[in-house]
Amino acid sequence: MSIRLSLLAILDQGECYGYQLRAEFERRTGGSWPLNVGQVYATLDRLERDGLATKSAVDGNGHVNYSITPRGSAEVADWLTAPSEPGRDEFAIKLALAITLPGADARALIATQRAALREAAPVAAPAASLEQRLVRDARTFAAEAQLRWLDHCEALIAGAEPYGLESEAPRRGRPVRATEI
Amino acid sequence: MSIRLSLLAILDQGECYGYQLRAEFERRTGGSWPLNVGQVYATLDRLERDGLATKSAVDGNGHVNYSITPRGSAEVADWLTAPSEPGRDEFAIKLALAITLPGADARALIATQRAALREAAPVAAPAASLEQRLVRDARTFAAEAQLRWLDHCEALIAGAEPYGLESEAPRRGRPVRATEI
DNA sequence: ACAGCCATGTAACTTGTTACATGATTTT
DNA sequence: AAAATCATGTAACAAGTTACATGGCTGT
Repeated sequence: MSIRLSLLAILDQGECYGYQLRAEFERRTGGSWPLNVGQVYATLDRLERDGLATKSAVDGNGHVNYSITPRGSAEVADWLTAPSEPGRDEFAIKLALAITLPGADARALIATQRAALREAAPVAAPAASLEQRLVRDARTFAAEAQLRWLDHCEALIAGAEPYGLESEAPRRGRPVRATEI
Repeated sequence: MSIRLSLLAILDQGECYGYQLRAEFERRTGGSWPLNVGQVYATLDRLERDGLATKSAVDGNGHVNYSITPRGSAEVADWLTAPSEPGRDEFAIKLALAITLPGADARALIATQRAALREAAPVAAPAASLEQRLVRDARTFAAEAQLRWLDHCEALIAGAEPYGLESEAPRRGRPVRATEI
């Protein structure tokens, strides 16, 4: 749902050919989210089919350039205006499923994930542009949040924190311990 | 990439039929990540084709039950062991693209997204199980992180913070302002 | 000459989404 | 009796991945 509109948004800033579109996208996002070239051409086909872009010309270098249409610009404006839903956190699902699996060790999962996050953390390469900085920092903020959440999970699983929320009815008896789940 | 293995992980805890698999998945994840029934059946077909699950029996109620195979269990174990990559943050991409779009107002985008996050925040429903609590808290932590990142973006765009990292070469002249980008 | 990148695709496949068809059972 | 839910699917499509074919141009 988003590559289509991402590419269209780039087209909104001027005509492009396929290879250039991909380069532009990767430059702006700083290379996180690598884009397959083949998919760029497939997406351009669909954009043209749907009347959001047109094959404008083959320029002097033989490049097949695409331009955005007014309808395309409108779609981009809509997309930008609408808020974005949070993505699905695969690790959270994984942990939720692992907790009830007899063979799986939730604490080991947490430790592995924490190690992976710590290793990926030091993105030393300087950002060349404000866009790249924003995208990179988004990853950093998200990674830090997941690290905090991992701590939180460990505490919950170990029973160090009470299980329920304050808004919930108080639980009777001992707090739930991981080994009982 | 994960529905297949999520369902397989549930099968690893006992045989299930399609509808039940979906209910189980949604119960554990607390309903965030709604799952289409049709896809469950499509996934079961593929799991059987790939030798990771087998149509074990049609029980007394006429339900078509599936069981996991040893190879299926091994796949689940592998999946759980491997760390999970962070997902792509659509809003970050959107903002990065909007910054250079003449028609788009980055500050307005940020404001809209912040409002959407604040509105979605108070998930008052009590979690029925530890799994549900973990998944829900993951969303909460991620949302809080995005809110902090939004503040950070506003500051960066307004030029209130210096643009470069400390590790980068110092920039000459005035800090970059949003209107110049 | 040869290696490597630029550039445009095609093909095969997997995954995910939406919508619909069909019939049984349960609830109101 | 009607409506809702349970249950098993099918169809069509969008989106993502990998691999390959082809040709031009560039640098060594």
